[in-house]
Amino acid sequence: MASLGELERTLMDRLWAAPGPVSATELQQQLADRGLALTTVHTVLSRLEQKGFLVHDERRPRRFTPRATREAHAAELMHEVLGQAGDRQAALARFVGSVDAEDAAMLRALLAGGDGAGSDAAGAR
Amino acid sequence: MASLGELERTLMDRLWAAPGPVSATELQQQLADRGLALTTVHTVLSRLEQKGFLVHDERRPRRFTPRATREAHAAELMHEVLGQAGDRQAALARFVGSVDAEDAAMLRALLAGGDGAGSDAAGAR
DNA sequence: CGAGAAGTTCTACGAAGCGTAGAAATGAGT
DNA sequence: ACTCATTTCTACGCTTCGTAGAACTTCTCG
Repeated sequence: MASLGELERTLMDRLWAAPGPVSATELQQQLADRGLALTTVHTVLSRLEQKGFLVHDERRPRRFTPRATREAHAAELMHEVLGQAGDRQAALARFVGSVDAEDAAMLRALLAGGDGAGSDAAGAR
Repeated sequence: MASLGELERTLMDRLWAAPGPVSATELQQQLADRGLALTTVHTVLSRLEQKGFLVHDERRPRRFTPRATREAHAAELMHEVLGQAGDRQAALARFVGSVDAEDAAMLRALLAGGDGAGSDAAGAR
């Protein structure tokens, strides 16, 4: 499951939080408090790209974009974890059994809408 | 999140698969194909214990037991992952949106019997 | 009880991943 | 062509993990 390191995760968070592609320089500035060298940012970005978390455009000041949204990524990981559990039903039971009321409501709503089409069940709180 | 290494995971799998506590020697024998030294098994077991995945009894041929079931562990990880997603609802939507029909049915059933609230609508077979 | 066997802990080392960054190469604008 | 921003290459130290020898502890049998 290619887990992320601390800096890697930080960069991904920034990229996920951004509304669009971001350059290495911008990231370096956003993380100015860590005093990272620009090359450090570059190195980590290319590692993230190698791992398939990012893509970059071809223009010169390279700009990076996450492959998936943060939420899609989380959902993917959740599936991965679920897949490793021997008994899916038991694992799901555990999972559902420990979500708070709010999350349970969301799940019910999401499942009620069923497969069909659209999807985009707004919240209910 | 303390991720597990390859051997660590293998040992946990054996322990989870076992009906009760297991000794280092038994584990070594179960993994005879890997030709591991007994001390290697011991080392990894103590690391797993330090990480909080195992406990052992006090009797002499130490016997190890997982702290949580495999499924509980999976559910825990799922929560952890969900917690890292910025938008829980979106993440859950993604997650639910990509489970197969069988899992969806399970989820519906599990949610029906949920907490003390309304409930009903069981059905779903 | 004492010696040998079985089991456990201590210590260590090599490989890999990650944070970190300097040096070298490349591209763009004047 | 020259300079400067950008990108890629290379590397090093630290930590984790797989691996195991050495040393120490606890049984067990005679």
